Amino acid sequence: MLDERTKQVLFAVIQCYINAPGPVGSRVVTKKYSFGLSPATIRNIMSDLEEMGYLQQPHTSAGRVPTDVGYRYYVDSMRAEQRLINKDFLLELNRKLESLRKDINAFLDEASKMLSNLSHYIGVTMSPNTSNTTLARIELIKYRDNQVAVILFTDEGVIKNRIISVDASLSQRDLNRIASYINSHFSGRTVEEIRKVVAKELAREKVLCDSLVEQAMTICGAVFSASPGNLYISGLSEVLALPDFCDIDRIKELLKTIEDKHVIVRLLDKIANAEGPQVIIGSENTLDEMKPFSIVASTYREGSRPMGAVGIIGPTRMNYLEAISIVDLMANYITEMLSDK
Amino acid sequence: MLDERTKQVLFAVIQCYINAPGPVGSRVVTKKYSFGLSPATIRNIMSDLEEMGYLQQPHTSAGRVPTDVGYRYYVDSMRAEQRLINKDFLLELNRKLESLRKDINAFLDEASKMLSNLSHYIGVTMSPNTSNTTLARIELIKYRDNQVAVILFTDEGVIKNRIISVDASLSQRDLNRIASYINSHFSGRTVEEIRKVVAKELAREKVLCDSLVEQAMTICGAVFSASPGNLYISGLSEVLALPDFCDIDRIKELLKTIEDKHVIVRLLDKIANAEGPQVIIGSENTLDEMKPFSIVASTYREGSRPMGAVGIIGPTRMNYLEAISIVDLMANYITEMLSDK
DNA sequence: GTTTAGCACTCTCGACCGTTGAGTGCTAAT
DNA sequence: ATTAGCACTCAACGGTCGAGAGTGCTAAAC
Repeated sequence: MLDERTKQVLFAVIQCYINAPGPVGSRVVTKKYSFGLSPATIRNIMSDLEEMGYLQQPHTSAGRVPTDVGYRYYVDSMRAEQRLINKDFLLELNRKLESLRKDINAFLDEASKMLSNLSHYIGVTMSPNTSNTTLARIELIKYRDNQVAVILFTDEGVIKNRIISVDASLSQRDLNRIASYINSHFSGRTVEEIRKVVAKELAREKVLCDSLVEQAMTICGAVFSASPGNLYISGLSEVLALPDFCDIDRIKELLKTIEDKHVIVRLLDKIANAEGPQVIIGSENTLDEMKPFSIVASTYREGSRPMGAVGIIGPTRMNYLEAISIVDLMANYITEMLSDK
Repeated sequence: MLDERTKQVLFAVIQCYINAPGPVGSRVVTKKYSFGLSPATIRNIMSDLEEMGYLQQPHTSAGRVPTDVGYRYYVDSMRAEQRLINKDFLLELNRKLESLRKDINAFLDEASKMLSNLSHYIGVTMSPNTSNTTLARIELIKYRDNQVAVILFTDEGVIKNRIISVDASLSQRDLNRIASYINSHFSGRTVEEIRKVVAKELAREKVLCDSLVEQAMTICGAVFSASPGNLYISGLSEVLALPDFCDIDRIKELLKTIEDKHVIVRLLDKIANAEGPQVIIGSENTLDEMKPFSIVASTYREGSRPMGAVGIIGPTRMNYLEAISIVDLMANYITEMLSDK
């Protein structure tokens, strides 16, 4: 719907702006990109683009700055076309993260740092949402008089442990029986499923014929609560080095938002079901606090089940192409890692 | 060594400055504190204090600002005297943290948030340094062919788990024997001790008479590596709201330092052996990056063994008295919690 | 001898220009 | 449809100026 030439001018402005913040004028566009047109013509085109909402002027007689709508158009046009597959990046990734494969939490922590290092924005990774993990095995170990350590092994290689209080009369043998009961019934099913079954079971007549089953259900009820994934955030200092954050109030806003991890978790949860990297640009954010920022995020999967998310948070003036490919690569890397475990 | 009256004036200036940043003049001192002296006299005293290095003038004909030396004198004088024991605070602490007692990591995360909420500075908590924790019990569980999940129970209620690779031929029975061997030999000793014994043992003749012992030692070697305590940091946004941080470069510096958690860990490790809350004021910091900031920190113990640290990081213009009592209270709370487990 | 009043002096801070330069919009010529 | 030319606009920069806060000094008062 946009003239090819007009499109090129729009992209030129956006690219200029991404490279260096500050309004971009008609002359620099003609200089940096050889359109074979004079500044005056470019001016006219830019004026059109402004009317259509893709660009805006901070004030009369200043250059143009892309709007969020402009970025959106840019991202959507470019997405399929260009994709910088960075071989070196993958190798680096492999080398650095190889040693951490066993511990997904340490891995994700490191991964968030890499995301931020590469992009120079904020890197975010979220560990698998427990409700989507599948139970491989459960172990119950008597810890103290009335305390039991519960060790959950999941297919994804995550281990969780919790200490719960139980009837002091339970012996380790009882616990073993309970564990094997749970294993035989629930192994291979997701936490979410288990939770539902248990809830139904517990809601039924309290007087379960078998006290073992009852004990098992109680334990499951205590253990299989959905807990949100852990969040790893890196690169705050990275982002502060950007000229976009010369304003102190923006930093405050950002930090306050980031510090409240629930917000980010919910945000990443939202994109969990989408395919491929998702891009949310500035005002497209539903959360007011995030409106000054853009997010590029993607989910990693185990099989077809979305497990967790990785993403990059930066200013709306973000290098979207780079960010998209970094996020995509990272998500795919983790997905593969999980599948050939 | 300081005249009582002079001392009072110094403290008055410091307190004024803590309440509101900006040079404090002689007139405001006479107004806020009734010394029964005229501004002129105060001026003379302040001039003396400047000469002695406790105060300084940002520029001629401006009010005075405390120097780090001044703060130090203030803190040392006040420390024993005044201590605001906040009953409400303790109750609140109890209520909020009661439910988290079982999981020390969640607890410490919450505790760091409370520290920052209460002080309006940055709250920091560090989980027990593993080398000081004592092993209560170890459990080995066969996980996959050549992988074993190692579950460490410590006296402090912390559980650690790791997955390590072992000889695939080991059966669960073998593992049980190895575990009980380790338990009988090492239970009750600190990770650090165990590490030393194991290292010695492994360094000896490779051909250990008993292959079980050898396996046990190998596993111990892999598991009992010292890992630094986890660090929980909260309240960055809190600190940005302070007028002290109007300067963007300071924020950047601070964030960069904080983000590199090793620095903070080392810092807290240093105070591990001191008694009571430690105060490091601005330029007293050995690390250049931390020189613009002050730290109030204390260790919590189990018995007499220092386990981890809690602290507050803020500007040199910090409410030291409040910070000290908050940190002290928190450290004591955790110490008690650990002892009556 | 100590304290105080008075006064001149210093320095920062914000307001208020005029200037500069980048960039536009318009118009008339190509 | 494009371009050259020109008048116009506006932020940014730098300098000046006055107000205000606070000091240091001196001489008088206690």
